[in-house]
Amino acid sequence: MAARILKRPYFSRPTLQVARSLLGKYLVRKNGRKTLAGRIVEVEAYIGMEDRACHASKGRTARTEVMFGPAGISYVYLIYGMYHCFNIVTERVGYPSAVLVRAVEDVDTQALIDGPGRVCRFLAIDRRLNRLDLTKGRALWVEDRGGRTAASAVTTGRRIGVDYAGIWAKRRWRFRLAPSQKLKVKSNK
DNA sequence: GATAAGATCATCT
DNA sequence: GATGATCTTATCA
Repeated sequence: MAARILKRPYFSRPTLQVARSLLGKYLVRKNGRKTLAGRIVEVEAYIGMEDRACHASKGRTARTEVMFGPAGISYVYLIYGMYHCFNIVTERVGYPSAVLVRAVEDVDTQALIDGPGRVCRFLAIDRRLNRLDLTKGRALWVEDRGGRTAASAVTTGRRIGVDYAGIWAKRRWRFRLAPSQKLKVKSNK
């Protein structure tokens, strides 16, 4: 089945729909001669100015501006002085929202890359890739390789590291693919 | 197994 | 000057 690069209409849908359907899609990074790919297995949604866990709830600033723009653009920022987090902007212009990629599975080694900081390290993502248009298929994009993801394979939960956000921290806006398939993390010693 | 602390800096007050 | 959408290592039980 031919790989298809996801375009703007895909990312322009409601954030929770985009987040859920991104599971099982492939994040592809072309860095010079090297091409790396990871199957997305965990994401979180950050939705609107009301959501106190969402950076945009602090207002429209130079940093959060990209989340107010069109869908399908990357939002990359540095956290805790040493790690990058990679997000994909969703929904319509003027409505700040994004999906954070928390974990992927390395296509080559089948290793689980667990955690947003690790995902960015694995795919060589840093702030130079902020505000990149992911629908152009240049350095970074998302592919649909035709695999089906059963709804029953998806589990939800609270978002991580946002306990300060009050009731918003309780929303089950974290989605992951249950390791039902042959996703054995540490099989041999 | 669980919990705690340190690393380190762009961004905002 | 304070604070994270984190990760690693150390320490304790």
